[in-house]
Amino acid sequence: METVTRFAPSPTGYIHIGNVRSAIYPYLLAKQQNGKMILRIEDTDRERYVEGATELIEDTLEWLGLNWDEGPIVGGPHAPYFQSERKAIYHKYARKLIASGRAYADPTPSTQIEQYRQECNANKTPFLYRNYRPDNTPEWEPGIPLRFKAEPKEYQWHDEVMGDMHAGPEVQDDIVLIKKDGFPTYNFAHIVDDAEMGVTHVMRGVEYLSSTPNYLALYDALGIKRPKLVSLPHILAPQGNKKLGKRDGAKSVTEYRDDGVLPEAMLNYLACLGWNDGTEQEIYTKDELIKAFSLDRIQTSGARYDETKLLWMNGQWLRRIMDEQGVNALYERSGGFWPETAHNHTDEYRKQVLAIIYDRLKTLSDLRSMTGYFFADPEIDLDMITNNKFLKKLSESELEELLKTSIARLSALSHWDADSLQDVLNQLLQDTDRKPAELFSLIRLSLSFAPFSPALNLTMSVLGRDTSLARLNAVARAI
RNA sequence: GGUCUCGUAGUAUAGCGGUUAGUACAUCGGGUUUUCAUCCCGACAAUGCGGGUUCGACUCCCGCCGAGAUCACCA
Repeated sequence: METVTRFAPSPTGYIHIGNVRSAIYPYLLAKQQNGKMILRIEDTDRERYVEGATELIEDTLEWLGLNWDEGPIVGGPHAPYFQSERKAIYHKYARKLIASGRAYADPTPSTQIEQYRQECNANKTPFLYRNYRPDNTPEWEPGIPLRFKAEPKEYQWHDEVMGDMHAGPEVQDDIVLIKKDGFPTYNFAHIVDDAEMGVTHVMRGVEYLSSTPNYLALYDALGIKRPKLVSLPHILAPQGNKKLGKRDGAKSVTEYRDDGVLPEAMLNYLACLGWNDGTEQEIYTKDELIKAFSLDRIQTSGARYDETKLLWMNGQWLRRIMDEQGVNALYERSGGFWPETAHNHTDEYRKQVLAIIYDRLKTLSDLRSMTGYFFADPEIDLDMITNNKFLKKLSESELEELLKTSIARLSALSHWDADSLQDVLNQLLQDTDRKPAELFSLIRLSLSFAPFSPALNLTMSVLGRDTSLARLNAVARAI
């Protein structure tokens, strides 16, 4: 049987780090088994609906490369993929349950229900609505909620991650199937949809584990074969032991994109947070993940989100792309991340800058803060030179002389390329009898006035003869 | 409170009835002619507690403790 997985978010906002894994794992499993992943939008709660959230979700999945085989935009044989458009289907299933005596219309006012609930809380007993089941129930009609009629019993099932599970009758209840507004609850809608859409693996967060017996009861009452159940442990917030949510400042996935994180790194990090293949491999391409993925190696406990490791991994990916695909490939990714001043320069020049700076980047947005002096003359800040730990021992006249000697030598250079520049620098070191730390720091700072920069010969070769000499001269005059 | 789940270094994890308990991030130290970074080398650091079973337990069993989930006309 073909593997069919699904990602079924509610359009209530953006997808964040804490919940995107329930899209990643279904994708990996479906691709590995040549199956399909369905994207289904669970928009039955009209109060929490957020305009534009569906687009945000689609955008996020596309960026990560998690392409769905059926769903919004691409369509498919089980359309529509918005639950709000599938009311008739849920009602059809609801009538089946009414006909078999497993569902009843419940006219009890919500204030009354609330009172029952509070009684239970006061008595410290679990609230089970089936203990308050009304005696005479009316015909079901719009405006009256429809409830499942539980027939509590012992349930056993297997969870692909958590293992063999069991639950007693005490957790099964008369859950609401259809709300008074006519929309189904999640509890009912997802059962119907998964069955209609042929979903074979239901993957979702562990918070649904407790309600699984109710779902099992529903499958039985509807005569639906149980899909495989996969509970995904939570991703924990950096502080405390709570699952990572928007309240803990969980950033949206696309926010990382805008900060210059590569989708490869994001996918890699998230997939490996709470899952591993038993080897010591750390860096995985999407294809490698698809190949290596397995449900039974998903961790059973929650995993804490660690942004530092994500950024480390992003650095690894930045370098990997440069090493394997070359500067052009990385340059294509660097689109909106250059400083304003870079726009007056050619692609070719920016590529040269990228080629010597890339191994210093954690994210592409670091380009903004780290490359300014390649595109515009930096402001001369003599304090940076005189306070430098290697240069503060030298007097102003010594600094000036050292700089002038360097300028003279560099001016005489006929081929302004990295190798020749290195030769001149080495020669200069010998002739001036200065330590590398002194000579190089002076030139480096005079050219960049930046806290750090690439190797001196590379920086000068990219900057070019005219700019380099002009900057050195300007500093020599200023001292 | 009922029910369920989880518990290896700061973090993510490997492992297994017998290992010097492995790896990565982080941290600290060192190296690669300046800085920052990359890269390389090294250091620190863990089986929640208590009982069993066993020649031997991180591993199996029980209890405890700790943490989390759930008990909505939200998903």
